[in-house]
Amino acid sequence: MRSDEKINIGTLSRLLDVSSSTVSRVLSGKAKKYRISKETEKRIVGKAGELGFRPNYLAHSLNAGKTHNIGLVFANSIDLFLGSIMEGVESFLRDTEYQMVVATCENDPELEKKEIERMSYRQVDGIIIYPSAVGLKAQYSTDHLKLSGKKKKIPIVVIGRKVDLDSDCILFSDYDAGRQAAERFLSSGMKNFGMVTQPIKCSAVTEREKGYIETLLKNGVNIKNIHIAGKDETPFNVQIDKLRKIDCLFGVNTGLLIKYVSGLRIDINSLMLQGVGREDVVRQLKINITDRDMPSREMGIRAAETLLWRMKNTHADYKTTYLDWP
Amino acid sequence: MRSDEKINIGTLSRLLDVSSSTVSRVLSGKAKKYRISKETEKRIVGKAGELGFRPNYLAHSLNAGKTHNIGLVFANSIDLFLGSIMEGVESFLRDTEYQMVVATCENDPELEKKEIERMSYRQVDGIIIYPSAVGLKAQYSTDHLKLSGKKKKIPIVVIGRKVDLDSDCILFSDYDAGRQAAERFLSSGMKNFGMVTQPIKCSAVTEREKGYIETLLKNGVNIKNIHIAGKDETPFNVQIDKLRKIDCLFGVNTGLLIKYVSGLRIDINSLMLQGVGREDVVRQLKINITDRDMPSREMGIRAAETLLWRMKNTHADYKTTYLDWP
DNA sequence: ATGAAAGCGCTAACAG
DNA sequence: CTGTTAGCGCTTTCAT
Repeated sequence: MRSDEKINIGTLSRLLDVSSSTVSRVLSGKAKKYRISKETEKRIVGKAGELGFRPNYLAHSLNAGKTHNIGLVFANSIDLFLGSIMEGVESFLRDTEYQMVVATCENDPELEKKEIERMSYRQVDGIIIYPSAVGLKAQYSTDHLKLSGKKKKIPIVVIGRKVDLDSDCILFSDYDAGRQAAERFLSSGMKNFGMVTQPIKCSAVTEREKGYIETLLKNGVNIKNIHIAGKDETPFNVQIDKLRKIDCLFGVNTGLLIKYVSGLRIDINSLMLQGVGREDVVRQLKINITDRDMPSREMGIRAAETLLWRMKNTHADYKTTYLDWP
Repeated sequence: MRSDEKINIGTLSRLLDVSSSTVSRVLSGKAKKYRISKETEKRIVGKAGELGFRPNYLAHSLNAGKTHNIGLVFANSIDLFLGSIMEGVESFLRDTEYQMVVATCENDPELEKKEIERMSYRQVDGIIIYPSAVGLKAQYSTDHLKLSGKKKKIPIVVIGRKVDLDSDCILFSDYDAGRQAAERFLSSGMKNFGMVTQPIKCSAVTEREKGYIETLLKNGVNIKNIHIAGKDETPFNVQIDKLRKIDCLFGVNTGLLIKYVSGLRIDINSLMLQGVGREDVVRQLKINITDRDMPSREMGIRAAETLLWRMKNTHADYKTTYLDWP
């Protein structure tokens, strides 16, 4: 035979003088099931190896009606946090037959929508999405996630941010992050509590705020002694002025915290600081920040696990998983 | 018709009483080419829209013999640097029909090999790879990149690190990064030059070293006044002792530089520092480091561009592109 | 234990 | 301008 000839199941069957069905059965590991003779099996496997046969995955997929592709959609561009979620997803998928298709969307809901639609068009078998966070005035619509129009809905797992959608969901225990910061400050005898946040609507942020504030109030702190910056869009110098009297500061994320601390231009070691995320950066800083790193790799793993589970259990109830801080 | 019936080109053709070829031609935008009547076209498009028809991409792919998937393989786990390469790739692919399949491999050549093989098995149309860096003693083999065994070789674009492989290649001007650091130190009148590096064999590192050292020597610096740490695997405290006499320090990457500077425990502002990469972190540090950030998004764009070009120009000569520092 | 044949859904060559 | 037919490569039912 000419060496440039494509080898497929048909080629093999002709060469070995067996039917293509038999070849298929052996090569897809169903020799037992169909009780193919050891002899035939050996000949087929041998020849396939010899010729370096690789099955055409597309044909397989078309036949199976699945792409074995899982979509991963990130609202933000990739930062370290999202990167480790991705790693988690990947490490879980490594032991499966699925591969990962990735898209990011510059925190633009429009782009997010387009990417989801493209993935749907490309027939991914499921989607893991970290949804966009929108500003205070905007409204995040989940219409594009509902994929309502057509036949088979694609299973979706939402991570990191709670959105208005019936789906499985993996979230951090964001409320607890705030609560724990508050408890730590309280037990250290702090009196004037600061918090820096962002003017966006997203559950991760609002839950952290809530956990912090509620815990303080519950412990008898007077609301006048809680100083909050960053909730609206007034300029930075206005925001920072709100923090003149604090002796401790909680940041809904560590990047933000660093920014504010730098802006304060005071002896930072006189402040007790607590942030969330980006532990790697914190370790390299000259500031003494206590930082709760997020179990983001874990989140990726759980998301992938949940998605594959959902694909097999189409009708099970939706479930939300909360991940504890390490 | 029952609403649960799958709609495909066949369904449409029956409903409209035209042949499936005609439907296919219209719906794949070839109405002009085949001079389909406006009338028929309108009926087909109308019905397709009405029923929310989406073509089966798998069937399309099988027929075309392409998956329209591009593989992106990262040696390291994702850090900011790799993330922005990924973004670049993605933003380029956004305007094409390709999508991006991603794998990372924990800097493990074995895993790297497996991932490449899996992608090959899954028939990606091309691969962009940022290869693993290996230690001084190890040997990085490119056998798995050659995919030598079989029929159609998959086009590969290598980025970031030069490896022993005939392929297109996108590299940073690493030599220049070292050269520029040296020139800056020289023009500032420095006398004792430090450099910190890593004990790995990878072109990015060795080229930066070379650019720095050669430029110093070429400008008459005595080799006794060049102090290098990190080239071998002796402990950190041994390495750091090599830097006692310096008045400026170049790090082949910024993370490394920070580590050494912290280790020196001297008045860091007495040192002139220059690193490479991670500009984002540097800005948040209390250290005054001059940092050359890498044009990594650009690298992603060029890599994707080159790969698609290669896929159309199978026989063109291989080309290596050097990206200048911003 | 194995083969024949139909089918997954789309496309392209050929025919008219 | 449109239809018929064959084919992409694999899987699976049905038959023997």
